[in-house]
Amino acid sequence: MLSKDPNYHNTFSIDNVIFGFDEGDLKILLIERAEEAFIGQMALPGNLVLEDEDLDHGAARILFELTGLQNAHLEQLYTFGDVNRHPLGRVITVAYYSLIRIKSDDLKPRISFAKRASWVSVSKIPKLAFDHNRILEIALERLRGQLRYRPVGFELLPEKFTLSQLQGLYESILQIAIDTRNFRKKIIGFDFLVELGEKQKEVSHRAAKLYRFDKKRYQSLVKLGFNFEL
Amino acid sequence: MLSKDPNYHNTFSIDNVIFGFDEGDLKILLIERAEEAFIGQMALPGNLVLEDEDLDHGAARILFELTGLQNAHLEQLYTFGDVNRHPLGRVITVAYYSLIRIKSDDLKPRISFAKRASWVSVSKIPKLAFDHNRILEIALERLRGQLRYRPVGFELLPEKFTLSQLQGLYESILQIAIDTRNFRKKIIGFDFLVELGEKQKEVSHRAAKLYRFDKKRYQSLVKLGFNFEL
DNA sequence: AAAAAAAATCGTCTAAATTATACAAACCCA
DNA sequence: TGGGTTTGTATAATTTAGACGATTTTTTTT
Repeated sequence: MLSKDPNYHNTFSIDNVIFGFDEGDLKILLIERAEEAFIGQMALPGNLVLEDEDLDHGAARILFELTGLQNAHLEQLYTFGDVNRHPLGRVITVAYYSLIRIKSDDLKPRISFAKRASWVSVSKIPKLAFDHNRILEIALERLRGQLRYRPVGFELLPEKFTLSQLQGLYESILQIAIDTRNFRKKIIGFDFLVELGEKQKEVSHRAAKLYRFDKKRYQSLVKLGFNFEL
Repeated sequence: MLSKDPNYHNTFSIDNVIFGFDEGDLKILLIERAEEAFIGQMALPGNLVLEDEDLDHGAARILFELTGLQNAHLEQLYTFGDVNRHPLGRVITVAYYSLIRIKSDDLKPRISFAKRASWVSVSKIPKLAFDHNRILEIALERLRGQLRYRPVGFELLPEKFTLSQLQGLYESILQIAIDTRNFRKKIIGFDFLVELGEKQKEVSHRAAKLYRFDKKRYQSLVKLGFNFEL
């Protein structure tokens, strides 16, 4: 075995782009920075990677420490390494992203480190620290791409949802109009939604049926050659 | 302005996955390592990133230094940062990938650093240094994905090509069989290929028409809402 | 020189997917 | 009770994608 070379240091960070969907509107999770640089400014929840942790692990740890969120399915997005992106030195950051269900009872995520974490509508993002606006842009592109070709929308909705809610999510995120009848025909035709036999309550119009996404069913369809699209 | 913090070091590397297509066969560019670790073993052309260069720039520089290749369109692929991926320390590597035209007259790329660079068929890849086999796997996935949804195949073919060559490329890389008549109908229907009025020469059967890919035409079609697929 | 072989090329037919039309059912509210 | 809104079903018209038949051009074989 070779001996370690002391010149091999590391200064990598991870920044998480966490998407949620609430009130018909796409949101991301931001914190207020409590340390230099960009102190007091809004930023993606991120921090340095520890020397003895893998990147995926670091992403989960950092997200938990800064927001209290656990069990998010984090996926690597892109790595940003421009020389001057960090005012304190050369820091390469690996961006991760995730889609989560905003539950009404924890709409305000738990906080730590005296930083506040909050959901901000993507249409109202302020100027962020570092190159975080650009990171968010790339994440949005990725989300829109995935939405068309993979059933990721369900990760943003509650377990039980109506077809209208699903359609609204697509229309809102992709900024398009979709024909309701054809949308429902297509989605139901995919045959991976389970009708729950329940209906909405407390809505001021005809109550819609509730469905849930059957992930196992979807995966077995994929094995048979099924290809999700829009 | 904030002063630099001396604790912010960096040890990042870049590894390039360079695809070429020749003799009906997908190939990648490998070097033989002349330094520790994994000395003498085959590896992707990669090296450490300099402190004062951006990642994209580093990818181009490293590729040039190790293989003599210039002007390749390099795109970021994925970042690999497992704690033990490098035996000399914690080194995070950002993988880039590129598709290039193998020209018959420089089939053997120029070399430097006493390392040999050579094209290796992806079906005959040996055990590589570090986690480079895994990096190649991810790159192959990406290439196959792109091939279906973007006109990237043309970057691997000569400027002038026949429809059969194009079809052969798809069949070889995606490992599928395609109906010739439907394939040519579809591709020609896209309306971004230019018939050159020339024909193949020195082939032992009916000579096929030569085409070239009209990139500008393609881009203007995209602006009009066109969506390439297979 | 004719026959066979290998590609290249053109065209048709059908099934599936998309888009558009019509209307009925459920529920709220005034 | 009746108008308004949204959910939901059925089906017709149109476009598109895929399966398949047949012909032309050129080289190789006999």
